[in-house]
Amino acid sequence: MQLTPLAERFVLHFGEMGSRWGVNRTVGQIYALLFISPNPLNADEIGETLAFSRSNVSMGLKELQSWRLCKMTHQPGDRREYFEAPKDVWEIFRTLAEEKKKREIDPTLSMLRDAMLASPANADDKYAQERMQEMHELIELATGWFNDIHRLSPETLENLMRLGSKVQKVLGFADRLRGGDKPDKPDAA
Amino acid sequence: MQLTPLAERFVLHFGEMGSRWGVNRTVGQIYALLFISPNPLNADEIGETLAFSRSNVSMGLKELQSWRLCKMTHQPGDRREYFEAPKDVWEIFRTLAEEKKKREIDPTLSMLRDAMLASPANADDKYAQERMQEMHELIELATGWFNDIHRLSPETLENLMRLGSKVQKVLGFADRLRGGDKPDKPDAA
DNA sequence: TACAATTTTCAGTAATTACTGAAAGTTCGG
DNA sequence: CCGAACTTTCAGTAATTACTGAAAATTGTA
Repeated sequence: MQLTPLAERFVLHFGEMGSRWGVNRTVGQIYALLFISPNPLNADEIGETLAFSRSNVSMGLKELQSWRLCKMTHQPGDRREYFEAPKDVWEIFRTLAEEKKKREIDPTLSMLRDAMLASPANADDKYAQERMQEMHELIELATGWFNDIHRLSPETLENLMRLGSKVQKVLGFADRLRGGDKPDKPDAA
Repeated sequence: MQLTPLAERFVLHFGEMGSRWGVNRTVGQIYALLFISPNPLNADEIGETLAFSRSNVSMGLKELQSWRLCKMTHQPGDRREYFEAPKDVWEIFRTLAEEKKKREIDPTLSMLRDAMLASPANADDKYAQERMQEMHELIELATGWFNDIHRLSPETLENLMRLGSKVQKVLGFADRLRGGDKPDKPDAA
């Protein structure tokens, strides 16, 4: 299977960006190919199209599956495994966020929790623990929030996003509804 | 400068996570050290503490500065450059998001814009372009939104985050406030 | 301006990560 | 349950990335 110039451009870009995104070239290119492919592809087709060895394709597909970025299917009367990328971009977005969090944030949260419990050896350790707590609180807040909103329907999420910074007004309003304690000053540049 | 076990744990963790975060071990460790350091450090202190060569420290600091994750200062009567990490975790959060976007998303946005303008060679290209457009729209929406809200004050942002999924209710309410007309007029930006 | 202190660059090397081909493992139709 | 079709594993190698030490460049000061 020969790529058109357009498809090739897309695929090569994903290959190059892969390393910045935390996957290798193979994984990036395979994902790109699956993303724009109208139908599922088997490993041989992928390998032939991208000029990768069969084993490399196998490993790449495994990694994509571990990211939940591709799923295996079967074609009637064909023993080979076929692969396709999820179609819904909102779903992809959520998956990516979840998997990134799992790999890039959760281990740190866990380390921070441990470290904050340790007894400080001196004043610098005390200070370090304060800093860690700040970091921990922010991450908890941000990821907890994400966890909340990523469960919202794509439509609700889209509305929220389209609202943009106007959310501030709505927020002040919500605040008043909650019993009108702090009037949540609308500041910021 | 000898690290306490607590500090060492923190520093080593950042070194290991570094590669997942897109920086090398040196950069991860230097940042961790600066983050928990009560005062600015010079390059020699950093190199001695972490057992890195002077040149490695120099390169690491340059990279951290390019991420805006550390800034240079001077001590009165000392020619050497001192470095410290920004203290405000909300500011760090925003910086990180901006810099990640610049490196990991913007190039793809640009590629997508180009590719969508190209004339499709066949039906598969047409399909590919549709998929690219979906991807492009989602990224634009998500990053545009981020761009909006990251300008909100930390307090407002914190309120939004604490609101969590309850935002849905507020959102429905906002919708009614706007007069119940079609919800998709560009309120943002 | 000259010089000592400091930082940066860079070529060489070490360490890590990516990729391949061959062999082993698995699966399913006959 | 045999054997062909297919997939995975893995040891070896290639490619990339990280790190070092020496030399060059820069900077502040006497």
